[in-house]
Amino acid sequence: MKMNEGVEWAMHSCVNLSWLPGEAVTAKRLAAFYDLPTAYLNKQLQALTRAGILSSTSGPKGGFQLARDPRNITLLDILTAIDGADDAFRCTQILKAGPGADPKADYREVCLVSQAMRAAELNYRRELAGQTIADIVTRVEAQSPAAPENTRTWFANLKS
Amino acid sequence: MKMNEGVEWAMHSCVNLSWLPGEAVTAKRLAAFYDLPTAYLNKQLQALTRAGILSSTSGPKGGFQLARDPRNITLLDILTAIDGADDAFRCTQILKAGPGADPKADYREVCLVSQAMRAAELNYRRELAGQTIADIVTRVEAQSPAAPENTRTWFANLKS
DNA sequence: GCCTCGCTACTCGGATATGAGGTGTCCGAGTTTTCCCGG
DNA sequence: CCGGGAAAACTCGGACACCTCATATCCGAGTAGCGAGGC
Repeated sequence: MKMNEGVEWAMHSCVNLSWLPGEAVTAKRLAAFYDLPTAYLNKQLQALTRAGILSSTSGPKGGFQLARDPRNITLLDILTAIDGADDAFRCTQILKAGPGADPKADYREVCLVSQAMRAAELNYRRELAGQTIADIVTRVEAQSPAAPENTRTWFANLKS
Repeated sequence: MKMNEGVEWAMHSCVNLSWLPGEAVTAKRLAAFYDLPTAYLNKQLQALTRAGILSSTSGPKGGFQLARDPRNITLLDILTAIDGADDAFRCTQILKAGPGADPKADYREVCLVSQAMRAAELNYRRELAGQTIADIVTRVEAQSPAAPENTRTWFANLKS
């Protein structure tokens, strides 16, 4: 059970983008900030764009920016965009192959093992849905108040 | 983020084994119950054995059985045995590559994105740790009281 | 001098390689049973 | 008839292929800006 590594990149990139509102930031610059492979980060940003989290513009002066208010972007939104919406636990309804099974029953609902696993995972997703990028940003600023300004000047001074 | 399919098999097999206490059940018979690939299920049962959840005996009349009371086997135990103990979210500490980073800091602890993800995952694991095989068995018996006896007779009548 | 057209440079976007890990299989180690032989 | 030993059968255990998906990369589509040429 390994989560896509791009989830971490996407979340940090969204935090950085929230400090650069209204500005189109290229994938290359976002990648340079954390020394990440540009093309691969670009792929993740594309996924965020498809999910409606970012908006993108092509050409010179192009790049990515947040498509909506950070208070309206949850960690679950990002996770789902990058890693897919499927549950980690996959109920294959093996009870259907067992003796005395009801072919018409949906064992994803009936099976109690499935219920327990899905309930736990649902809480997990619910907890991530309750945390927004704005929440993270607020906490980061409380921890290191200079972070927003430092980030802005870093991106402003970046030459290449 | 896909969980190992064997987790489902292992949990159902543990439920079945809890209805056959003190009896060594072979991997072949457990696999036949749900029409699963024998050798691959055997691999999963080996993992449960290494984790101390099952005990195994070789030779004729050999097989697997629960190594301890079902009330003392949590769903998290099984998940960890099959799928590994690593967290799904892997904090690679990308902040360390960013500007103004402290090389000595452990960003798995400091980074607020990492904190949020790990906290959610910790709750997930905690919830699974609070559910035992005995709990599942109790609920199954409440849902279909004939299940234990049916399972026992099925295993008793299995020829091959 | 100013407008327009075309070219260039730069960006995103998706199609394409590569590698690790989950999935599936096979053969050897070990143990119990059973059968045969000797007493 | 009884006991012992060897062989056979059956099981787990780990080592070995295969195949899917995450990882990584590259080239084409599209657009904004710039410059040259004409009015």
